Amino acid sequence: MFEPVRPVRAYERVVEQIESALRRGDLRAGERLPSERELMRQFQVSRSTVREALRVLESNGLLRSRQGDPQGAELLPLSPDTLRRPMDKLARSGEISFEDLLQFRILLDGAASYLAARLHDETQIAAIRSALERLHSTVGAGRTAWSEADVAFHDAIAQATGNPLLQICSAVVRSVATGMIESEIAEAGDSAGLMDRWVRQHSRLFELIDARDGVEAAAQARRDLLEEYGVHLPADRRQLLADWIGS
Amino acid sequence: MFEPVRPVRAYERVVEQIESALRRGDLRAGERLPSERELMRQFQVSRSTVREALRVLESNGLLRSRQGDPQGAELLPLSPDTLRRPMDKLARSGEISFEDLLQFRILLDGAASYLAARLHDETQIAAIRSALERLHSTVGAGRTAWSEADVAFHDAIAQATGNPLLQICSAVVRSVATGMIESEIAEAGDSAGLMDRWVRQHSRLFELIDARDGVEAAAQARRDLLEEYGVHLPADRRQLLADWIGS
DNA sequence: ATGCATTTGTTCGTATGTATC
DNA sequence: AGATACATACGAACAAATGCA
Repeated sequence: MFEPVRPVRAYERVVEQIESALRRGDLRAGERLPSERELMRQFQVSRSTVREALRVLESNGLLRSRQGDPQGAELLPLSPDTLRRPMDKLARSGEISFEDLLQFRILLDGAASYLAARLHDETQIAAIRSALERLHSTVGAGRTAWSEADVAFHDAIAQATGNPLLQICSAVVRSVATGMIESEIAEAGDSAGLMDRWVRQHSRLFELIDARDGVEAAAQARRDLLEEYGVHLPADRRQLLADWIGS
Repeated sequence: MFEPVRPVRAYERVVEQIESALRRGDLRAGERLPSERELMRQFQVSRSTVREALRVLESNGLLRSRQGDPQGAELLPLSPDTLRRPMDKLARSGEISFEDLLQFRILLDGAASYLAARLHDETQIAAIRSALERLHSTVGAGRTAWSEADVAFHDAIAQATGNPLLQICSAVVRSVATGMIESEIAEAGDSAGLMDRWVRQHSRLFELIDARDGVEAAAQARRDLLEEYGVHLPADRRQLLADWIGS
């Protein structure tokens, strides 16, 4: 009959009011918040309380404040990118193994390839194509440049699905997974051969997406991932994933 | 050659240190942080700075602090809530559509059903079975009880995949998606018939998982989701998802 | 049940570095 | 270059809550 009550702290009410003003549209992205001193007058709280509220809002990606800025804190657009940080923390939390990540990535990239093949429009396929060409041109141009181009290629595919959730999760899982094996890769001597194989596989994937063959695109993406990263797994776990994607 | 620098605020460095101690395992869930005064001694910063750091960590779900608690702030286990809160906000603001969520959920639950079918052990299949039985018994026992039993059923399946990332993402997406249509469902009159159909579908899914038929289990899970929730989508979007899972 | 020491919640005043005009 | 308003950070103080003797 009665609800449990939780002590509500002053800074929380400040956060609430600003958040709801943002939701209602009273405040919009790009606009500026009043200065901290003005906020303490309006909310009738101390400076510290205002600052705690601003810190929380800032860490949640809703605004950005700079020292000395006479215009006050800037309200940021609410974007799916706010999911990136918590997702990243989750994936790096240590309870997630490399196998978990690889499994999840195979799942996501397979689906992304399918959806991209089925749904892409001219702009999106052009973006994928140009990312692929950049990937081509960076073979042998150093690890970081090549790695960036690879990220851009997969991002372009994820973009073409039109699903922001898929896009974010895919990007996070990819970055965490590659980060986990980065050290090994750096030591792998014959990186030119590796890159060459990667580019061939990606070209094939692009053709399938371009041809709108979703089923084959998904299969190709999954096979490539397992082939490239499966070597980091024990044999039995690799076999399990192979069975999975073969079905 | 040089990297751009960003002013790093004192509280951020405090947050970083506590977060990394948590990642490394130097601090674990359930343990207590030193008091604020002790923290200001260790970090050599003022109390305000310590407090801003604690507020940020608290809003990210990593700890909880109560006024007057002599034991200090309590470190919390990482929970799906850290993802659910921001995703919930995005869904409510319209940045993520219901279709995005449904698509993602079909993706996750399909894969979870496949993996659960292939990988489950005795304990896990028993957990799924008992969750199903509880679901049976709660038909007509009120919405909240039934809803909880449904969550438990899907969680048990996700658990059986052995992939914590899949488990958490699945739980989050499920919770946000059902939250979005909760209001509509509450108004749907004939809930007994709905529940009955749900239970039949879930029973079939359980049988397929129990029989280790991963391919059919995945197909069943996807079909059921689309059938139940597809009504909330426009016809053309529903057709797209139908094509997808039919492939 | 009462009081006490400790801790967090909140406020205020001050000094300092910074951005903008 | 100087003035102004701003955010950053510190430290002291008081109120309220907690746990324990």
